[in-house]
Amino acid sequence: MTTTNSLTYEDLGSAAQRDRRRRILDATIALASKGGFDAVQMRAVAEQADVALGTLYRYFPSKIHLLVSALARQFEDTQTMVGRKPVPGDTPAERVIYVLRRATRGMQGDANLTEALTRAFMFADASVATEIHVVGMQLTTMLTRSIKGDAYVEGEQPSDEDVAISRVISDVWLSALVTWVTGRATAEEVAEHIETAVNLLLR
Amino acid sequence: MTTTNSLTYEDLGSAAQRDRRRRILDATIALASKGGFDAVQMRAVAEQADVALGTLYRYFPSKIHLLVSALARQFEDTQTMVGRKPVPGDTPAERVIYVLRRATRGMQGDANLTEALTRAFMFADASVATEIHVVGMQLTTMLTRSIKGDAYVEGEQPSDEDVAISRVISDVWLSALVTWVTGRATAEEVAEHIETAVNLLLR
DNA sequence: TTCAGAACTGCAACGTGTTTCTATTATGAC
DNA sequence: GTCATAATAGAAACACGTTGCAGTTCTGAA
Repeated sequence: MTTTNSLTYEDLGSAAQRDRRRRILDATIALASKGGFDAVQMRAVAEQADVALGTLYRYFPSKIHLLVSALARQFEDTQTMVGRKPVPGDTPAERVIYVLRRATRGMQGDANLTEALTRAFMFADASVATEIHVVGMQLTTMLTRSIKGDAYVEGEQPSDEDVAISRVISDVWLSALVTWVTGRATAEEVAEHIETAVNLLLR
Repeated sequence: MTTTNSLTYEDLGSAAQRDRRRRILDATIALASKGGFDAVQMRAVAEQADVALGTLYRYFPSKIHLLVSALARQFEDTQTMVGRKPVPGDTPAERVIYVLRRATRGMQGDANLTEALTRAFMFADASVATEIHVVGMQLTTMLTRSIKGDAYVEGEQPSDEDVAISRVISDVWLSALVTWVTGRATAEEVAEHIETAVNLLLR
């Protein structure tokens, strides 16, 4: 492992290090939440996390790595919070729409944070592939789980078609988020567009 | 109109100004084609276009505006080149796949340029809404035209469903482009994913 | 307990997008 | 042709992501 990835929770040996990592991500989220992408300035993150700038760069090799890692942690948190309950809804489409609606509402509740995380995700290049992949898997899992509903079994591989559909839905969701974040669509338009897409795909 | 938009061709009165604008966009494309997003440096563009840096910023208020405007011009050019011929294919899905395959291949033929334009498009914020909207319309027109095939009539409004489907396909195409541009998927994977999505949507 | 190596701090410096400012040149009304 | 105004050139300066480095502190093996 010599590529320049972000240091994950598991990479870190000591409690002090894990705490540093947590403080850095906390500061990142806080700054993003207050002022969006532009407000997440590396010097500011370092200061707020009580860490030297060089250390920040040792943990996260770029601003984009930092923000995508923050996104992954956010996802993880919400997953573990609601991951146990079965998804309500009688059809795959209903369940997927339910889940996306909830997720979208959550993100729209903090526009600045969403703007920061979304733009970082879309701007990420190949060097962030590892971190991106984590988020992609989280999304796919969330969606295939919703599609299957009660039939979902922990650990079982979803079908190719379900994965394909999930990826298309992810694409639509991300694009919708981007258009919302950039002020080119309202929250209602986003919700409507997503529902339309889901209904086209799951029929 | 006091918001800070890029100056469009129509905005410019004198031939000298239109020529400056053309030179700027030419330089942008040339630099992007040679070295991608990072190589499009504002000083370099100004120098290559034989224009002062301040003038460049008067025409395009940011690097993102500049690149998205370049994208719009590229689109326009290809549209006018192939816009007359009817799209081959017997079904909507076949026609859409044909068009996207051609477009994708075209973009993959100049990976650096595509990287520059795509990343600018995805990174654009609200201030670029006008320029983005132009590109979005171009895409929608291209796709609804393909869906309708021979039944397409110049000037006639496409149906709501066709527009909705086109937007979903646009989303998928853009996401696919992003994953390719950022080195997270190969050209074949992109082509496959797009075809899957189109076949799911147009059936 | 000691000590080598890793991790961290603090700070300076560089590159590039962006802003600002003054001097110069082009344009259009009269 | 003259003049007011806008547009442009040229260059300096600022902002922030990123890098590099000297000195200090922490950590874990012996």
